Order: sequence, then C-alpha cells, then structure tokens
Amino acid sequence: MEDQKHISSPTLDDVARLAGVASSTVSRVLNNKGQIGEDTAQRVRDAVEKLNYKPHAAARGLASGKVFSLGLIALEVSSTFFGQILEGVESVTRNQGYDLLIHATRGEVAKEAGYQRPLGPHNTDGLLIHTDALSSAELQYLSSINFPMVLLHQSAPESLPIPNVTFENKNSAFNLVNHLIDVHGYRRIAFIRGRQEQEHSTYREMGYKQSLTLHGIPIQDELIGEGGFAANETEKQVMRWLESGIEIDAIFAFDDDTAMSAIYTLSQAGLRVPEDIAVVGFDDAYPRYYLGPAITTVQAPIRDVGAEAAKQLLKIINQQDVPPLTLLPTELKIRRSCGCQ
Amino acid sequence: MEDQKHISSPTLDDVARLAGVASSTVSRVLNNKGQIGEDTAQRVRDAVEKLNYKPHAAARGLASGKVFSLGLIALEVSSTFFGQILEGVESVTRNQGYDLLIHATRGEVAKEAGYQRPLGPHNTDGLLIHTDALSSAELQYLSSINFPMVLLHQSAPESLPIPNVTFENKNSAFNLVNHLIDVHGYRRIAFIRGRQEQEHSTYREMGYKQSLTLHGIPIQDELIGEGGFAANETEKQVMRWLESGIEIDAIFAFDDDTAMSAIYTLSQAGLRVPEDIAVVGFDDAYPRYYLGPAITTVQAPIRDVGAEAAKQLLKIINQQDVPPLTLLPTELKIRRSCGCQ
DNA sequence: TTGAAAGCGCTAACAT
DNA sequence: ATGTTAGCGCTTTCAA
Repeated sequence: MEDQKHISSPTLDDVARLAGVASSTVSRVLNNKGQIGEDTAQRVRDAVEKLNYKPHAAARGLASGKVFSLGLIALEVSSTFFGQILEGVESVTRNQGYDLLIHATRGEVAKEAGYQRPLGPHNTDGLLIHTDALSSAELQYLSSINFPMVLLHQSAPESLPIPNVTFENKNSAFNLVNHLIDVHGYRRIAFIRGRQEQEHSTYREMGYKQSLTLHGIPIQDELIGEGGFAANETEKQVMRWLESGIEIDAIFAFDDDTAMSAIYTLSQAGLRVPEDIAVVGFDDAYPRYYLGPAITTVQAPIRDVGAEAAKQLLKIINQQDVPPLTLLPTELKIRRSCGCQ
Repeated sequence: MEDQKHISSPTLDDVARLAGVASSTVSRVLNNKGQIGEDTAQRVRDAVEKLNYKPHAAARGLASGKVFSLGLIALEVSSTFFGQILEGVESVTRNQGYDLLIHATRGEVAKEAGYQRPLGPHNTDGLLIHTDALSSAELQYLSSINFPMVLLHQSAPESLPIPNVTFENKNSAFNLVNHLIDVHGYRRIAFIRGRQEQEHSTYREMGYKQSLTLHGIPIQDELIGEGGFAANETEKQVMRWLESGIEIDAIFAFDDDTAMSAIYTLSQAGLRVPEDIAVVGFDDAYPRYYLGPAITTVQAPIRDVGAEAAKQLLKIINQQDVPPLTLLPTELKIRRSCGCQ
C-alpha cells in the first residue's frame, strides 16, 4: 500500500538505478568510504542532486547502529541561560551532521519505577545533561552500559566517569571579591547564594570565602544570605539586612539576576548603588536597556559551554579521550555598580 | 561483531523469549493493536519491565514509516521568546510520545542549490516552522509532497495551504491605543515599528492606525518610526523625535524590548515616563527587577502558541483537519507607564 | 488470539 | 573499484 501521509521520498535504490550503479556504491559515495572512481562518484552525485535525495535517517540508523543524533536534557528549557547553551550545542551538532533532540524533565526525576526514559540509547548516540536533569540512579544505569554522556555544570555523582564541562566559578569569584577589597577597600562584604544544589553557587561561595580569608577578613554567617529559592527571596534577605542595621559595604550576588533584584530592593529602600552599597553579580546577563547602574560582574561563556560539551560528546562517541573536567575561562567586567568609573 | 560503543540494549526478541511468545505478539501489546489475551499481555509487560526494554526508535521508524518525532525550525534559538515557544512545544510532543528535533537556520536560507535540508521527511513526521525560518521555495517543496507542517507567527506564502498559529496582534494593538486615547486623552501618539518582515509589527501597526482613524486622528508619517533593525535604532529614533521638537503624548512601541529602550532613552534625556511622555509596549516581557515604571502592555501567550502549534501538527499527521489560522487571545495589562495608577 | 515470515532503506561484510 | 548479499529491530500482512 502506498504511504498515505505524504508522497514517498526517493531511496538509495532510486539513486543507484539512475546512476547505473549498485546501491552499495551510492552508499560508499555518500559516506566517503573506500575507493570510488571519480566518474562513478560524479554520476552518483548528479543522481542524488537530481532526485533531491536525502538518506532516510531511521534506515541508516538501523543498519549502522548509529542514529547520528545527540540528546540534550535539562530541567527546563525556557530560560535565557538554556537558550544560549542550546545555541552552542546546536551549532556544533548541525555542523557535524548530527540531529539534536531536546527534552525537558521539569523535575519529574527518574527515581520511581515506570519512569520512561525519553532520550537514551534507543534514540540517540549520546546525551548532554544539564544540571540535575537526571537522577544519579539514571546516570549510574547509563554509565553502566557505557553510554556516551557529558554533564554540563554538574560534576558526576558517586565518582562515575562522566566528564563535566562548566566555566571557572571559584577563581572568578575569588578575583571579583579581591577587586572589591583591594581596589575599593570594602571589608564588610555580604554574599547572596543560590540554591544549594547548584554547584555554581557553591563554588562562587568558596571563591568569596577564599578571598576574605586571604585578606584576613573573618567570614561572618550573618553576611551570607539565601536568594535562590522563592522569587522574592533576595528582596526579603536584603530587607532583613537593612532592618537589622548591620554594616555592609558591598553585596556579592551569586548571579546577575539576584544582583538586579538586590539593586532593585536597595533603590526601593532609598539607597544608592554603588554610593551607599556596592553590588556585584555573576554571568553578565543584564539587559541593554537596564536602567540601574551598569553591573560589575563576571562574563561567563555560557554558549561556549554548550559547544564544548557537544564537541566532547562527539569525541567520546568516536572513542576519543576527553578530560574529566573542563573549566572554561571567564572575564571580569568592571563597571559601575562596584564603585568604579 | 559486538557493538563496541556501548553494551547492546534488549530487543523485541529478548522480550518475546522471556515472555514465551512471538515477537509480533510483543509488538501488538506495546502498540495496543489487535486482540491480546489478558494473561499474555501481562507476561509481556512483566518481561518488558524486567529487561528495562525500550523499542529502538530507528527500527520502529523504518518498519512503520513513522519516526515519531517532530522538528522545530527557527532562525535562532537563544532568545527568551524562542525558549517559551520551545517549552510549549516540548510539553505536548513529549506528552504524546514524540521526540522533538531542533534546528536553527541562522539566516542561511534554503535558496541556493546544495542546500542541505536538516529537518524534513527523512527524519521527522512533521515540521513546526517559526517566523521566516524557511524560504518560500522550501515551503513550497515540502507542501508539494504533502508533508505535515504548521507555521508559527507567519502566514503561508503564495497561499500554500499551511496553517498558521499566532496570537491576536491587530485587535490587541487596537485596544491598547484605544485606551491611550479614550482614558488618557492622548492624541499625538507615536508608533515604533519592528522589522518589516515581521508580521507582528505590521499587524500591530494596523491596529494602531485603525484606532487613530476611529477617533478621527490623522495618521502622521513623522510619528511612525523604525526601531527593529540595529540594536540602538530605537534610541536614535527617540532622540530624533526629541530633537525635532515634535509634540508627542505617548509612544506605542511594537514590543516591550523596544518600549524599554525608549524609556531608557527618554530617561537619559531627562524626561519622565509617564509624566512627560507615556510609553506602552507589547508582549509582557519585562523582567521582575525592572527599575523603570511598570509597563502597560499586552500579555501575549507565547508558550501557548508553541503548544497549540504542536497539537495541530499532530492532528495533521493523524489526518485530522485544522483551521488555516489560529489567533490566540491576549490580555491588556494596564500598568503605570501609560499614566494609570 | 497467536505465530511465521516478509520487508522497511540502509550499511557492511564478502566477493569479484 | 564495484556488485551481491545478509542483516539491523521492528511492524504488518497472512496463516493457523
């Protein structure tokens, strides 16, 4: 019976017939395998062009054992952050002739029985896994069958041998806080952290503490606040500090979103940034039309993390070695909110 | 030879053997086809569970002629706008057991020969095409082979029978400008348009003009400016108006990004919004920590457009009818930047 | 209700 | 350098 859905596409055999060769020859030409006569190759290419032929992905996948597609799994896919990663990943997958499959887990983690693995060995050649998108049990299973994977912004649980690509968090934070102390002479520096599970926040906090310690400034728990859970948690934290009357020279927010929230709260309370309190962030994510003071921050190569992770996954698929941990470099962006300029 | 890449997954035959039935029976159970004995079905399900079996997508695709995946093509994938659409699309594809393939064209449109169609009949069952991602020649070709497609925020070129899902632009803009005139008594209302190719902008401009005309206000070309090309074009346009000394009560920017740029420029020039000039936008996209006046705008169901388009594509794939044009409703968000409150 | 067998479009031995 | 052939793991007739 004819395919009812749409007019059927040409197959390898159609191309072979038109070029007057065997279908295996066409396959060789298309995949650059073995030695092919120049004239034959040309005839094949002409036939391919003429028929507008595209190899059927499923058939190719079935025969070769490779489906030429990568999967990207994340908790959620609508943030700018994810968009940039996606952009980086997509640029290399497409460039290498791979398809890209996306899945958002939305927190329904693979713990329970009956979990339907949406992306895995059955439909991809390897997986790119963004922060906490998969349970460690699931990672363990996939790792046990030796399935190619790369983790983005997350280190492998239980010392599984899964590479991790992220950017330099601790050192960048260290340098940023050094700037606050060395250049501006601030000593009472508060830190607003994100969600505990986010390694980002943890490493940035380590850099912060390291800098204080280096300068002989005691680490005070009252100066470390939470900002990552509820939408307005940062505002509440800043208000708490303000009302407590505790002395603060500067606030280091673990990301720019939080920094902007802090600036917003401060300005609502009638305080000026950076004149009264300096605020710095991380990510370099604030928008062009931002009405507040230009934010001193760390420019993170978000897009590049996606691209690099995809490259490494492709290497793993091709049996090449990759480093267990890749830390992409960042750049300090000194602007106005720290008190400079 | 054994698969070197990773330990091979269980197949239908493995399940059949364990359950003591034929593989075709397992297939029937998995796809709910035909009549199956309850006991047999149960044994099969147990075996599937026990082996952690997942059907191989490529094999299934090859045999059935359907690959159970949808493609989503866009010019670029890193904007918040796209992220929300993606979120909507992904929620329905996954829910319906379909995979989702993503591709960003980055403007390299399929005009020239040698164009490699990255997503199409060879690897998907249907395509979701975001604004201008595909050339009209490409659309024409795919349409000619009857390939299932849905357009997002774009009407089909050359009256091809491809459905279009978007939201109500013209009427929403009409209502928004009516508010400016009826409630605030503004009569000298400027409009900043986006790129000409964007239908969004065009329809919003139509709503704007319709409202002026209804109120007997002449449409003045000097009050219609460009904002959509270069990054700072809006700023330049607003400055031009300011320097020309032309009288303006309010500015309707075709989207919130542009509105924020306008507010930024106005405040740089020492003007207050809305006291000196009111500004309204479209999309409801401004961030929580925005420091300017809360923007009066139109809340657009961006995510829902993705979800609705995906649902319609699935219907088309299943031979059901869908309307040629779907306009999702919006909601007026009256806030401070128009002068209210 | 179930099994046997053909075949989807391709790749990869194995021939020649 | 090129052709022949045997599957890859499923779905789907066709028989029983």
